[in-house]
Amino acid sequence: MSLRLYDSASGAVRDFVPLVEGRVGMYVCGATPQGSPHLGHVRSQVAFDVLRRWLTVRGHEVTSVRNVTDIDDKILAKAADAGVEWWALAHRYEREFSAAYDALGVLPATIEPRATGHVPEMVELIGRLVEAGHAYPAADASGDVYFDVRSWPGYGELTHQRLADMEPAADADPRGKRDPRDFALWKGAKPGEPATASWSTPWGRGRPGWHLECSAMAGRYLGAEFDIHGGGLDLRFPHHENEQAQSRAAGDGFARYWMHNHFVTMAGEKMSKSLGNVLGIPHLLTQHRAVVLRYYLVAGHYRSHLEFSETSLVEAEAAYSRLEGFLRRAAERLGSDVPVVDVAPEFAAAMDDDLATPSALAVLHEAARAGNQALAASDAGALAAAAGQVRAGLGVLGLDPFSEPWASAGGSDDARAALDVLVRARLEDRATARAARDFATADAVRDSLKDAGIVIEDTPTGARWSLEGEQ
RNA sequence: GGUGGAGUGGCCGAGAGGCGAGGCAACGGCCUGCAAAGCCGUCCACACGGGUUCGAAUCCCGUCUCCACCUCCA
Repeated sequence: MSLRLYDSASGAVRDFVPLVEGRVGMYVCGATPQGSPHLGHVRSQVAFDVLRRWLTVRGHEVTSVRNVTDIDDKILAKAADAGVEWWALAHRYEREFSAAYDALGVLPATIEPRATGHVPEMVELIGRLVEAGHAYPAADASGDVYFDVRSWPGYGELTHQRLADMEPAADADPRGKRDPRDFALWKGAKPGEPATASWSTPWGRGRPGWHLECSAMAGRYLGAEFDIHGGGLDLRFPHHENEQAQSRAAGDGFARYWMHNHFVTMAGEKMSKSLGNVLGIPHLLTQHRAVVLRYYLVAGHYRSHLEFSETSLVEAEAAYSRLEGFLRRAAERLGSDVPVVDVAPEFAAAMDDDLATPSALAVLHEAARAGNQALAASDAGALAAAAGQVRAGLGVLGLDPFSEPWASAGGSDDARAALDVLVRARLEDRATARAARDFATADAVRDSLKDAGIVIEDTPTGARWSLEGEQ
């Protein structure tokens, strides 16, 4: 079976066939750094990170691009309100986004281009559009350059809308537009705006419109046509529709598959700044392990909305700990690293089916059960096989406890080794007490370790310890 | 108004006329000095109302609810 992906443009699951055999170019919309990242932002990146890992396992060489839209109206407005430079504000939040992605184990993209660094590419693209008759400078000398939606018959294709049915924007500023639905490719500099926020172009000084940077940067790094374009569901219109329109009108093939992740919801509603129901990543990380947060995000299908609740996170903790605990016990019993093997066929089938991560996780839990039975039966061969499969599967999902960034999550190796010496001394005291059937003393040792956040389990081969919050 | 999507047991989630999908959680049992971990078992759901059928979560008719987008949005 080969990989099948749901393509939002066609509204169907399609066999995935890359443009060039063995290579995949994917572009995922990243942040507009005008505020702190929340769980929804991270969900999107985690979803496409899983796709990228799976494509890689499937033998594709993936070039991934994630943009940073480091200039836009909101950044300018917020910076002005805060009395700081817009570029300082954008960079501050860009770093917060990067930190959040890193924390959740999202692999760095091949390149993370910034809009402000690609003005020449944008100017070139606008030039092509103007020349082709699909863009025009505003009639009112504002310096804006608009995309002429009526000149492009494919406008609306991505979201299956007819131009005539689109609601004209209530706040659209029709000044120099031929049609209120025309969108700005370029925004002329306005009096009062910082000089650093404009660039010189054949149409006057100004700054990028919102959609242009993605087309320009995708073209630069992935070529005129590329395989996958991803992003949040809310970006389909207008952002992605406009990206596609401007690129195709300029003669580029652009994205061949469009993928959109659904939202994290709270009380049924999308998490968003304007609703004020956001869960910031820094805050969440003070309450939960990052790997558990990632497990929670991956446990739901990327095209379903995920209803957030504390209970769900507690359950995610339990579910992940079960897999993690199995792997740690397996590694201890095997006395070596858990071998990395190929993922199970059932796991692969689930992933191939439009990234059915819930089914894939079910396969891993079943393998863990078989592995636990092997552990009890001291069947090293079966144990190694099961553990290897679980580890491989978790790796695809970015949840392998033995791989970065999770491998070192329990502290440095040196600190751990030191702690191990101390805990083992206590465990020997406990073993002595238990041998003498002095359970009061034995339990006191266990309780005191528990108070320190160290959990004791007795096994046939002696007691083992772990830090609370990991198995 | 337009476009798209969804409603399955506490949660996630398959299935698209007929063998009680599966996973997690929860609960019970076993194991344990007691725990923990683990294993075993239990938990007969498909938004609602009609209809078709020997048989409907699945087909037909009707209804309801929810969500997203329609130029701020992951």
